[in-house]
Amino acid sequence: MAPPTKPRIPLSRERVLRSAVAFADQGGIASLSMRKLGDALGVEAMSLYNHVANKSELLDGMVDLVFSEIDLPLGGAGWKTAMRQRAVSARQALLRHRWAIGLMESRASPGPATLRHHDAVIGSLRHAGFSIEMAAHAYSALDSYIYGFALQEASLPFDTAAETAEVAEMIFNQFPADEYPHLTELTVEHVLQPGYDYGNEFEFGLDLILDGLERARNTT
Amino acid sequence: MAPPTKPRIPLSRERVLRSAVAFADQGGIASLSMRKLGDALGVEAMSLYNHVANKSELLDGMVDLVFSEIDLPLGGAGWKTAMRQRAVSARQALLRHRWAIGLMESRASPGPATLRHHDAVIGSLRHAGFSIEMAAHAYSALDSYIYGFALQEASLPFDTAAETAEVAEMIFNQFPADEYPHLTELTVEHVLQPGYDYGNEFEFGLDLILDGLERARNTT
DNA sequence: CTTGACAACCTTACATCGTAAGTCTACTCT
DNA sequence: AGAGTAGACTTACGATGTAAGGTTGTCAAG
Repeated sequence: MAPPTKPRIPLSRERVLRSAVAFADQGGIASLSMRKLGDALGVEAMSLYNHVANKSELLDGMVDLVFSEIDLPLGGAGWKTAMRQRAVSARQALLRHRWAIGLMESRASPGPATLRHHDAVIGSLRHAGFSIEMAAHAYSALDSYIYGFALQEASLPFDTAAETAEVAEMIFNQFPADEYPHLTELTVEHVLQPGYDYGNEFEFGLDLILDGLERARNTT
Repeated sequence: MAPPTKPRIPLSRERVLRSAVAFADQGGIASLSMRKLGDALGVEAMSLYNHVANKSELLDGMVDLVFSEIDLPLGGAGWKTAMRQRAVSARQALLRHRWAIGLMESRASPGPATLRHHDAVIGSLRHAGFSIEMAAHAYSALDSYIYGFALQEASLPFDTAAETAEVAEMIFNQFPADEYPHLTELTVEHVLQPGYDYGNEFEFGLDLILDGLERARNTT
């Protein structure tokens, strides 16, 4: 008998982007090629081009998908709470998809989810009484901090305490023991202490900025 | 007569790295290939491998070279001045070499200039009386902000006012006029106003963090 | 002066990449 | 039944990183 027509799920831009994100999450962005992505979808590389114009647009779409995972600031509870919560959500999304932050430097055309996100943040600040100029200040300060933190977190070559110790040893073994005394001190007495987790630094800096913004808003 | 032996300047790791940085400054990091870099140095691609182990190590070296351009915090004038000045210097270096910030996500092994820089910053804070823990807080907050700001600046698809207007129009033309009202408002009434320069936002956020750190240091 | 080791450069070759161009096939709409 | 089309596939090309091995110029030891 003739084989039943293949029950293959049809491709779609949506499915391509989601697979690409999953692929990058697992193997890193460098290992994402059109051919391998095709393989993962049971399809030849060139078929992908029916759904994305080229690889650059694929990457744009992936970044926008990550942005769509970030909670929009909620309206009810005051701007500080709203800003803190969306900052935490943004960090989580960028931590789930570590490759995303490195892509941003080269992506110039923001997608709809990205724009919607920005719009919601600015709107939240404006509704709380921020002037346009203050909203721009706040927006820049907060986003810079969030992205920068995510960038540092993504580039940290260790996750667990054991890895941390290993990496620290490897680095310091390359140089005389007293070459970087303060860095060594901070590493030994802080970073290598049990319970250390760089991620905990996030909230300190975040609150610094939020408190500063509150003061600045009341002044100006 | 026999042509004199070619007066070619010999290659060196130094020269390779400097050329690579210059090349990336001009054409973007994506256009930097071993062959083209070889061409720029009057040499075949494979000759570069006598001076750098592979392309990844080349990129590491380039990032470290950028770090070496950042002024170390100076000792005399109080930690706030020192931190502000090195922050400004860091931003300038990252602006001169826009590709550098995008590389950081993927570079895991810091070079000597990078380590020396970190050591000097921590040392400056410690000498100013910061506890180890507070120094770690301050360090994380400041660097996150600096890198994040540089990342946003590098990914901004416009430099001049004319470009800004062009890009804004292009983006908003893709969507209904009222799709992103707050973003539109901020763009029209702030970003597109004469004299706007995103770079000016840097100092606002920086002072926010520095003032916050001062307060936090006095409290704890 | 010869020799031989070694560093620095070059040549060739290969797998992999993004993607242009063209083809095939199975629906959908008349 | 026939035409059109969307979405898959095939083939092919130039560019990339780099492994393997060949060539040459310099310099120290014999």
